[in-house]
Amino acid sequence: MFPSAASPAACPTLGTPRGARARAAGAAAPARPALAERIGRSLELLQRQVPMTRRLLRAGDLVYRAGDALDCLHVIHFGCVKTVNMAPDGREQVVGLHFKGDWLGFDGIAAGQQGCDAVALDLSEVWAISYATLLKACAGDPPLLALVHAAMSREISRDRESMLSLCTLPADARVADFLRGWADALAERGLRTDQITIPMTRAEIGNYLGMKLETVSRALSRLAREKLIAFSDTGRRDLHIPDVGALVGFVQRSLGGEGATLVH
Amino acid sequence: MFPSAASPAACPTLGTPRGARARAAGAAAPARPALAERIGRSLELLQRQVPMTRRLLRAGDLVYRAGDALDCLHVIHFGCVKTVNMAPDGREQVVGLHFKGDWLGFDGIAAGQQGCDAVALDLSEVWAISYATLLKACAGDPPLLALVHAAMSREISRDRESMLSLCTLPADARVADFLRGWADALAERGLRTDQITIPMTRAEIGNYLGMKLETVSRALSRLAREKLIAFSDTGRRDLHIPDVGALVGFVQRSLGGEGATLVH
DNA sequence: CGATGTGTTGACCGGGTTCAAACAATGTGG
DNA sequence: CCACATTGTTTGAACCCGGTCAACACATCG
Repeated sequence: MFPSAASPAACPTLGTPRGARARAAGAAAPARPALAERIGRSLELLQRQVPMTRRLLRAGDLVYRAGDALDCLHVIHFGCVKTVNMAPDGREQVVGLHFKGDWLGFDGIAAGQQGCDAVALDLSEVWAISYATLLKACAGDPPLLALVHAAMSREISRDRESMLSLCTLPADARVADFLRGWADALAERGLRTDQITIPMTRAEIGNYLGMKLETVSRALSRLAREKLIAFSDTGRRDLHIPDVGALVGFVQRSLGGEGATLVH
Repeated sequence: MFPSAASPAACPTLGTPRGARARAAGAAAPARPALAERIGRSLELLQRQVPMTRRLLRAGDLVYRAGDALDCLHVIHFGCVKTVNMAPDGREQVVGLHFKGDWLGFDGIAAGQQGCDAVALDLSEVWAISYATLLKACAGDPPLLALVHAAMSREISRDRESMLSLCTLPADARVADFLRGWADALAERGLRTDQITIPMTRAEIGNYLGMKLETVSRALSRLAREKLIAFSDTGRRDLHIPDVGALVGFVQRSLGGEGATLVH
């Protein structure tokens, strides 16, 4: 159950690398070699330019905890990590899902301490990078700095996509959009999107999407009934997505023709 | 109606600088001179180190449009700007509110083009800063780089606070939390928080908070009925907030004692 | 085996949306 | 100046989506 010999950047359980099989799977989303290469090259550049320590984590392990001093940023080499924000009164909110090539800890830079818990959802490897060292390395290395800024920028963009989905989509469509987003994340990384595993409970998904676990369950059942997804016989967390594009169509349809425009 | 002679960093209509009057206003939130100074000093540093062009905007003016090439980042010198995200299908979502000292455009760095529309909500001045020039300036100036990173980091933190509020609070509490957030933003900038003006329609507020304009209106009416806010006689957008802390209490109370914890 | 954690489904209820009406604020042109 | 249109706000009444509560199925694990 270790990454060991196989293709070092492929997550063992989240997905398998695209290959002949993926191409045979009919309507699977097209591969995005450009993006996948970007992530791979970024990781290589990073590995060459800045010292780091690798950490292997199993599902449930903490990468860091909110309040920890921000000595290090982390980059995911493979696997899947959630970030959980907490209010002083105890409310918890899954605010982000992060995959290979994503950075963790940007939100803590300003305060000098981590703003969220980061928890591995699956067997994952992260690279811990001293922030101070990273800054020094960036000073004399514009491409490296650009890489870091691009990662922060994407983080902001993704958060805003989440807000858009949270505020404008009804529950079923939100779940469909969540699956589409997950599949897109895998596609960007060169993994197959027709057969995916969501290593989260219904409660976690619901928390992330702003709904209750029963609603998530019902939404998934409905999507399955409409043949947009199918449950694998191996477990309720393994999904078959025959056509990612159809999920987008479902979202559109559930908006009833009109995306509410703010300005006339 | 120009900023002209008066205290150059005070927004003419959003709020008035704290002074003897603010202190006399009973339970108004305590001033935060440290934070206010940080923002002021950041703007000074920026002004010294990098060239910029000033732009004065009136309510409704566009700072930039989604899709514009990302030549410049913008920093708000005074005023108030909203950022609006749009889905391909036409859904629009107000994803951020920005005040003096905040940056605009971070979300566009990765793609090389703006990801949102940015629209002034009130008379505002922004400084346009060439991103390429900024990067060069940062290379030899660690404090400047730290300043930029801190701004990006706070942006991410704020987005996550929004998600927390969107996902965990009922409508009334969300409106209360919105007002608290607005008052906090003013307090951080050394402005009075007992008398505030929200230069947005109910529809805009509702869009930002993920609810309908009628719900916003009802929530405000209820908050007024409970004496947590009072409408000024000058208009429905001018609010008197006798005690910002009471808004926090209202949020807590509306959670019914328990902030739903995800882990046992 | 029972115990525990997870997922599904049904019945009911309530908060928020929808639809509608009325009012307020502002501006426009005669 | 007033009649009128336009935009924004408030409030009511009915409806419905999603939450709540509950029962049950199905794993895994001691």
